[in-house]
Amino acid sequence: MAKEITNRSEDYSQWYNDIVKKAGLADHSAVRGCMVIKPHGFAIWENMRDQLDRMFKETGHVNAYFPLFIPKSFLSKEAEHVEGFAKECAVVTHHRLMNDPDGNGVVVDPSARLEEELIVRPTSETIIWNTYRDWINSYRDLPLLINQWANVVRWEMRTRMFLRTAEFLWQEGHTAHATQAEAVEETRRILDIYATFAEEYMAMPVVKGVKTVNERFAGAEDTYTIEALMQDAKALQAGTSHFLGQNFAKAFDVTFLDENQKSNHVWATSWGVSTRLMGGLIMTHSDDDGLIIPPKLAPTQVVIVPIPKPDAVIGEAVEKIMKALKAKGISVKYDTDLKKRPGFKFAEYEMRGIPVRLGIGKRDLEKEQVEVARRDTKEKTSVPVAGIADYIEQLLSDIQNNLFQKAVDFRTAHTTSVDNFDDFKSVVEGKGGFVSAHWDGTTETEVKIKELTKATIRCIPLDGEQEGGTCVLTGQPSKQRVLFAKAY
RNA sequence: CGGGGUAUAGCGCAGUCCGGCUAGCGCACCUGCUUUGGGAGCAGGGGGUCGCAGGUUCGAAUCCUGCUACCCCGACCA
Repeated sequence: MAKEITNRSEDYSQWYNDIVKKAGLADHSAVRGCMVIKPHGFAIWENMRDQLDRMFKETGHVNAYFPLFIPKSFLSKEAEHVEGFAKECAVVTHHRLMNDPDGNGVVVDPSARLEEELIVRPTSETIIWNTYRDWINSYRDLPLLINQWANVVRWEMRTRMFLRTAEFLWQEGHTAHATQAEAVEETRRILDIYATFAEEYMAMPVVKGVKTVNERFAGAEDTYTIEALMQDAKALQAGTSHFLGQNFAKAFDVTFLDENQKSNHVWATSWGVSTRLMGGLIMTHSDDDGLIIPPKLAPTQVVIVPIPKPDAVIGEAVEKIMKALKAKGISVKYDTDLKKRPGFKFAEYEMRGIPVRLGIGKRDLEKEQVEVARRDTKEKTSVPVAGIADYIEQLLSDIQNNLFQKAVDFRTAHTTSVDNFDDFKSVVEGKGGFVSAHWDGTTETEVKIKELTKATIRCIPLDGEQEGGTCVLTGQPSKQRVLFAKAY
């Protein structure tokens, strides 16, 4: 964890941006609110993507791809949906440029105006459901379990690298089911996949829960979420899975004939996680020396640095070690760059978050050892070359577990139960984190609390105890505590 | 959309208040030598329409006017 995380968000923003830059993950781009994801950052994202993709496929989902552009008329077919996204849409109005008559570069050709404007997708429900109408006729066509990996654009007023960019990469799953029960089950299945992925791969503990009406996805009947806690004690909505009921089926007239030859609207879900997860990864595990990548997601798990520089003897020893590591499926890189000195490489790989570094020089070879440095604790030990692969395999697993445990401990230390509004306010404004409190279940109270404290209800935890109490603001009865926090 | 800030070499900055030598520094880059177990040292070298457009002036990075872009804070949101 970073040495000095303060509650002042501008300090933390600065710290966060430095990490993103130092670790070589991304840069601000020439386009407002957009970013360039650099090779190292993208390699981590690819690992996340591949793992999620595997998990989707294991549960029967397949990938497809739908257009980037959505006819304006599609977006307005589901009333709540359009209301939720209208304010942040990029709109294509023309299809041609021309030379500026005044000779100053190019201008939009006014004669090339589109008859119907196209919206750059902020999410693909509409165009997908417009397509599903043709794909679904019979109960035999169901369930339809489709995912797409895509980019989407939401013209946010304020952006932050990875956490909220105007354009971002994500996966969006869109499924159709014959019954409500099946759709709800699917929504929960995906939520479980997200939670498993976050905890087991990203080493980022999450709380599974349901969103309040107020925080629900535009057009959904229920929104499930995984909520994580960052090192500045703010919450991050890391993934959502929506039960859409029959809203989109009705809006796009998607029906099927059931076994009894009765026509029904299908039941829908949609769910997504985005490059925002990268932000979560960074804010969960980085320290002042840069990023720490959980081993299961590291593009390179082990880097070998020859000291002071590569030579035949070191090369021979390294080759054996690499062979042994690769045999165990551990990704390893031997850095033979002559232009950089060992100290430079050490610093560089630390910033980039490579979990394990091996140093090999004459001193080590004489004792048939290598120097093993782990990124998470910065510990260095000398380990015999014999059996090194087993040692590293265990070490990677230890690092993965240690990162998760540290994050769990942090979250535990920053989750506070409160029973009155004075305590509520002082926790939210002081140490921050999750605040577990009773709430009377009304939107009015939720909004009022947000106005008073900037804390929002992150979710109603799924595994929350059924425990009676009274609302922290109004004193009205409540059946269960909910989680409040300031959020990204 | 409101508040604050920034714009000078690839990156990070100084210089601007109070106009004046050839626009400077660190990192990076190029050449050479020496180095190499935690971001090497020395010597030499290359690289700039000072965000854009006007204006004031003998003279503008510096003063004035307008514009643009980006960053941070808020509101909005994954």
